[in-house]
Amino acid sequence: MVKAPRCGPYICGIDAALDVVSGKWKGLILWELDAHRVRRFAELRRGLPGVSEKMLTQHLREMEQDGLVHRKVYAEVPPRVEYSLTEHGRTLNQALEPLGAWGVERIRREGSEVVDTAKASR
Amino acid sequence: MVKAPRCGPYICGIDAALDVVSGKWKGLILWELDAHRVRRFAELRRGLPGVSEKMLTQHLREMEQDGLVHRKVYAEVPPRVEYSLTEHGRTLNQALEPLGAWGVERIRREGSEVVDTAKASR
DNA sequence: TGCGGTACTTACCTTTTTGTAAGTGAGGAG
DNA sequence: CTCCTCACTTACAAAAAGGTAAGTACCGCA
Repeated sequence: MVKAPRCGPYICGIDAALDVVSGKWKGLILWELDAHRVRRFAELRRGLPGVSEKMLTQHLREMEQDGLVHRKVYAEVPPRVEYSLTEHGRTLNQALEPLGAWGVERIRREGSEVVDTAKASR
Repeated sequence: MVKAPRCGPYICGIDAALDVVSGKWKGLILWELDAHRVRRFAELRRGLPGVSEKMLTQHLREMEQDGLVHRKVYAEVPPRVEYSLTEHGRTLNQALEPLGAWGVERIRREGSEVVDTAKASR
């Protein structure tokens, strides 16, 4: 049975937005693609500490379905696939900025552990 | 074994923020409390279509631990408990506003189903 | 010949999250 | 006397999400 794309029904906008970002690595994928504009599969993999290949493909496929990510395949050997953000992906990222700032504040408040300090500033 | 509170380690701010909002009803609870300032348990229950008592208590307890929600118990019979947002809860809500707006746009774009039109405008 | 890199897919298992249904104990309405 | 309300708690079941390990097919390097 094919997994239905994230399509509600929703109770409010937050609902609809959280539906596309919830997923262990989606926020990070969004961010990596925003920072580098274009990334290959293996580059993303190296950029997300601890992600498995399965989850990365799964998330990328869902984000593609949701119109956040663009996937370009080059007919080469060895294979080459480039991922980048679509316009919707970029605006989502902008909408996430205040939330990210709130999260940074929360980390500071709670003294939570952080994996990668370079990234935690956002 | 006691469930650890949401405390990372986090990779970035988005991570830390999503950690406290992810949960099927948390966004809605935040919103209900923001709109009404103070709500009793049964009022929240009626405000969230389809929530079970168990999930509502669970989410409220977690949000209390996370410092988003304040819980005031009156020593009366029948029991009376009032929930309201803390300062952190209010700032989180503000940080979620752009995301909500993005979600509303997405709903419009996709023509997704909506449960309650009065709420979907936010 | 054997290994590493490319970008996946598949099967299987574990963990986490959510749902269902029932029980609690006192008070008030009919 | 029975049912409803309040604000929960508990046990159990189902569903969803995530993790592990292996396989694919072809290339280049040594």
